[in-house]
Amino acid sequence: MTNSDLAAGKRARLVAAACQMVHEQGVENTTLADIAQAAGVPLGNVYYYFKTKNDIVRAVVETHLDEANAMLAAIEAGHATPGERLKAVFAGLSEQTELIARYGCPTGSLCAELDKRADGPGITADLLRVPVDWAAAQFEAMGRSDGRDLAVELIARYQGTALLANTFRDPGLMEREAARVAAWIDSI
Amino acid sequence: MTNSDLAAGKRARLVAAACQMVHEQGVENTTLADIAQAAGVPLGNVYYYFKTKNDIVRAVVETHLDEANAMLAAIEAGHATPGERLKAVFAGLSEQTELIARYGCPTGSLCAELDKRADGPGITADLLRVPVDWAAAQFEAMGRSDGRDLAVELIARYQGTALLANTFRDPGLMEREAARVAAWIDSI
DNA sequence: GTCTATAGCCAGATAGAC
DNA sequence: GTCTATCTGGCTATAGAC
Repeated sequence: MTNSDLAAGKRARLVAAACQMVHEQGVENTTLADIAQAAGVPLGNVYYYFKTKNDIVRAVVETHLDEANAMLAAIEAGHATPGERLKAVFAGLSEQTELIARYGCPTGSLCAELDKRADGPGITADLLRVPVDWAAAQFEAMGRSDGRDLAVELIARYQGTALLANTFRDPGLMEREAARVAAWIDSI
Repeated sequence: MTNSDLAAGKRARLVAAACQMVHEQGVENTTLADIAQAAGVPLGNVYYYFKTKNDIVRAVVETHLDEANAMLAAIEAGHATPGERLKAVFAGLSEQTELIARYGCPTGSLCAELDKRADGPGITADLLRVPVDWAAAQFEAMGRSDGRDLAVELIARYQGTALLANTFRDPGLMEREAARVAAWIDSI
């Protein structure tokens, strides 16, 4: 293992810790000391890997983006029909109901927080554009000319349900909505 | 005008300023100095009306709650059938599309931010429970035994669409979804 | 009740030894 | 590349004159 491997490992640990802390506490309430401690890295060393706190936040956003793309690719590989794929994506997003009920959707709550800032859209828009575009393509493959509207409806329904489940601290709400969405997709 | 009237006026100005600043910047990024300046009140004087910043946040939440109740009461008075009322509530919530596209739904983004904190649910749950309960009652009045599920779907759809419209900075997205929801309600 | 000045704290960022 | 010590600024909250 080379030095750059070690460096990459530390950087990766910092980003992973940042993802978790930001999900649990939000961007503003998460300090660099929090992230450094969670990653087992001394505070001062953080600045060797990231110039500013904002750089870490950008890395978190990009990590979520990569994970979203990976998840959609895996679903596309594992399911043959567009309907199965759409049900799989909602089920996959809704998977960790306890975590969503406690801290909200990781990407949704991140978008909500960063959207207050002037540079929000440039950073976060892709986080929601990627699943919406993907779902639109699936609906269109089912022969629907209003695929984009249906995609917006699907993702909005997931994000809204995650907010309700989080605010009510009710994981069952997310589960029930996942079942109802599956029935809706089957009816299309 | 008595002294307590003046005091109430000042307090009301502070709360109104806090509502706006919190909507635009979020809770964490809004300082007491921001609120005081927007209300035209010296910083030190804020503490005569509110012991802590958290007390102001609580006042903001209660203001939103009062406004939600007032809005629902007005809709109930102005529309005869449950279907008309449900369409009116979604239309009312979606009204200021430009503001939503820039800063998100005032109550939704507030819930998302406060939900990260341990005391979140106790404070914000009513903000979403009130419209959900109200919508459930309307759907049940239409003879639907699954009124609660439909109410969750309706509010989730609004909140999720607001998040998408905000992230994409696209007011038109909110407008289009309002029309689609109206059609959906008509079909029930 | 009102307002100025400031205390106290904490977070982001940096300097510089190793 | 790593880490300790520290600087700097801004924010909540308070003290105390008026």
